[in-house]
Amino acid sequence: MADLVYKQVLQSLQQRIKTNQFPHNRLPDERSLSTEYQVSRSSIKRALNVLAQQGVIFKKRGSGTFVNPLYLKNKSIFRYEGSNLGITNNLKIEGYEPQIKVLDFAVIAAPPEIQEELFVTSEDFVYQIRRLRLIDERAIIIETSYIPIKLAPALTRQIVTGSLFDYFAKELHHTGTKALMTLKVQPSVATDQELLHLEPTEPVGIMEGIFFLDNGTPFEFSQLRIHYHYFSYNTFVDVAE
Amino acid sequence: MADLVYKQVLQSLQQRIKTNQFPHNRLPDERSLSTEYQVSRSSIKRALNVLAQQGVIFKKRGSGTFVNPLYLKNKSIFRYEGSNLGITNNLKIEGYEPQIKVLDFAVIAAPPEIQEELFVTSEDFVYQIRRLRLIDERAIIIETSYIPIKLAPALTRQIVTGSLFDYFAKELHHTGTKALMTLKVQPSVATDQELLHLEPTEPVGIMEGIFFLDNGTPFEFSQLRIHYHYFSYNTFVDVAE
DNA sequence: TAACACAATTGGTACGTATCAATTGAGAAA
DNA sequence: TTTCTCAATTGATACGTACCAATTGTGTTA
Repeated sequence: MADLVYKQVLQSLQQRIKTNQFPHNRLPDERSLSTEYQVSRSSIKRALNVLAQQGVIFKKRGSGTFVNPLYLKNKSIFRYEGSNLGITNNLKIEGYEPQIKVLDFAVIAAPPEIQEELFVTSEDFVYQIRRLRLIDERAIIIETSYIPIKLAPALTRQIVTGSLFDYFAKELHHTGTKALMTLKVQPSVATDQELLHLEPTEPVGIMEGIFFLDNGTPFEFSQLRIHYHYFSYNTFVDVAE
Repeated sequence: MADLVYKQVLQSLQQRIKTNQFPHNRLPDERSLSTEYQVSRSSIKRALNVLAQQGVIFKKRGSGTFVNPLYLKNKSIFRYEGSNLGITNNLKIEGYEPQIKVLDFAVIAAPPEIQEELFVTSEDFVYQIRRLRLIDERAIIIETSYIPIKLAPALTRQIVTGSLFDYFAKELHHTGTKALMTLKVQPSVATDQELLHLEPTEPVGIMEGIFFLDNGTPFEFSQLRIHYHYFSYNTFVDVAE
């Protein structure tokens, strides 16, 4: 996991930055870091690049590398939901153990809207899974997922009560590490209002996406309708050139 | 701009992928590409990494590199709003020329909420700029921005009628290429409903962020309240481990 | 036929070198 | 003092090498 050289450097640097060990928020130059850590400059660069892409540091050619001062003040923002798949795991981080309530578990012919995304035809069957996710007894997400039968022939209502990611990882020796996602906003519909305890004036955030296995095959399409109190997505954007 | 070796390779590969020039959606192995393009394998890797991070290709050790089949089918999703700063430029892409209506232009003492973000104290003054953005005569965004006076002493109501990004680029020789952003959802308030022509049941998407100059100093905090029809954010997420 | 072992293929990591480009600062010149 | 010039500093790009690790396919063996 962390046996890679650049990751060790990365972690060390993260630690040093967090504990404010760099005078004037300025990091040593790359060549110095290289000799200090006894690793090649390339590895230093790789570690620094990760930090730069996260917005933790700024690099400026000819001048040096500096800690983003906002990072020190407001570290919380720098935990990106953006870099975390799997809703179950995501919610776990918050401290509360999430619950899942299965609303619906059926096998249907693949609906036209998702045939393209999941590479199935109208001949193919998919699981349609509707689940309600709760934290601390409060319902916060209505999740509707579609999974092609042929990718997981043994799925049961029982399994679906738990984390699908864990199931895929354990049983199918595949980890879903990638997803193509879209975030949107919509007024709540009757079902939302009922399940998520919303007023008609209160909206939901939509988070929908296609999840890929590590071999590139799309294996799940899912839409999350999220109570607007709990919808928040942070990201650091860099537009080079 | 595109004189960099890896960018030339990148563009070439993008073109070849888009026009479906790889049998079985499989790219040649890195070593072959290296000799084919007459560049080092490192440069090939760099180009491929960009594509992989965009979700355009999948790499699998021991097996090869493959085009994400969804990319070919549904290229539109792969235009990320996520990788585009500057709202004016962003909207321009859609084809319609955006208009800006200045609602409010004032200098005030820095509000407490943004003092931390912009590194100013209650002693400092900031511009408070409220603007309405329209496309094709339709109001779609209410924007509220704060900019420290000391960073742009010469700002006028006139300038504010245009793109602030362009102004900063031209006059201050600084380009804002980085931002720390948060996406949220809220019910519309009276002002939203009035300006954006929304019903009380219709929500707004919130997009707020801190924009940095290329030297790392935060120079603008701005909040966008977006008509929910026009709020959409696409992103490709990869969680390595 | 089926199961296994092994070699070839292919991407990943790491190191090191050479060179370029932006910035900074010191020292010379005005 | 101020301004200018130039060398030193510092990150960026590119190349090439060596070796590792996952996968695949082939050929052998049971």
